[in-house]
Amino acid sequence: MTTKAATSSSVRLAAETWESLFRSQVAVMRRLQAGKAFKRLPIKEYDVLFTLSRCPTGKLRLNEINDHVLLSQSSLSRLVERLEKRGLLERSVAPDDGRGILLGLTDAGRELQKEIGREHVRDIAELVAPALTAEEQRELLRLTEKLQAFVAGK
Amino acid sequence: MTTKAATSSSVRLAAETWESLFRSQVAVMRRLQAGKAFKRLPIKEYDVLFTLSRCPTGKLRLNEINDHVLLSQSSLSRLVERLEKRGLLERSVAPDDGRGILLGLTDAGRELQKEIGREHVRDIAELVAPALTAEEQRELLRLTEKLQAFVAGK
DNA sequence: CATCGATACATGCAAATGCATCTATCTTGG
DNA sequence: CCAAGATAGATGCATTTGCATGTATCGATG
Repeated sequence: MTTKAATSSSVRLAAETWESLFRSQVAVMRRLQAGKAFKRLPIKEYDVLFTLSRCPTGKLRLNEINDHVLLSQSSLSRLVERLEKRGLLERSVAPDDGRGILLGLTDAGRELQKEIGREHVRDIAELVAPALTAEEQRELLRLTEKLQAFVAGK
Repeated sequence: MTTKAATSSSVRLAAETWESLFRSQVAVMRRLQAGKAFKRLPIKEYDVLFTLSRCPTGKLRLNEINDHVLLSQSSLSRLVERLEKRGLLERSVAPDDGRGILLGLTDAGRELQKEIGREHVRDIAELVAPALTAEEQRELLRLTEKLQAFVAGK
């Protein structure tokens, strides 16, 4: 049996861990989004282009992308609308599901993602690499992946 | 001297680490902000009350709070305005700096923070505690604190 | 295969956000 | 002590966001 005291301390530990994870994300994100590259395209919109660029098939459903970003379904719908208007991606109806929308980068979208991405990655490296040893980064990577995997499968 | 290959791999590691940290934060935050408690008060507004509740003096400057949240100065200014209108906090002029605004919780604000906080902490524990061992949580806590400390002092 | 609930995405509308700018106060150099 | 630049926070305004809801398609059930 778990004692009350042990439960309380495990709750506290979880809360402190999350708090620290969250604040570190805020601190890093604050710096990153101030990057010069994001004057060309807001970081949230960049993130959608990035997600598409990482996808092997090059196409993703709207709802798949929605799982990766912190936006409501309707906000993402309009964000994508803006990207399409700028000619950075194209919509098409999903072949196997008439309700679904497939998104794919245009050449211009792929190009812009790469340009911003290069600078963005440099900024990330400047913030993260000197803060933690390679070993620590690998451990942080492992732990956050494990956390994410658990939360996703719930 | 650092070789090109070593530099490239360290850059990649930093980028992957950040990406994973960020996505795990998105996944957890998505669940947390869906919590029933945040129908009473949006999570960003709760966060300001929480930050004030943790402060030993009970009072914080607007710009101090701004460092902890991912909001522009003007957005925070108006968020605080909403909280004041709801009677959850009070503004006062900073005694040592006529430009500064000191924020402090009202009794109602303290009470609401505690009520939401209790539920919020439970939700956090349900997501984080089963995902990682206590040892892993302590390590994640340590690493994110270290990252945050480095980024803050830059 | 007709119906009914569920799912995917779009849209009207009110609220929140950020940028640029404004005012007031502080700080510094002469 | 004064002027000039810096800093804290407020505000006008255009953009973005989310909630509620709408439309279309899908899937299961009788």
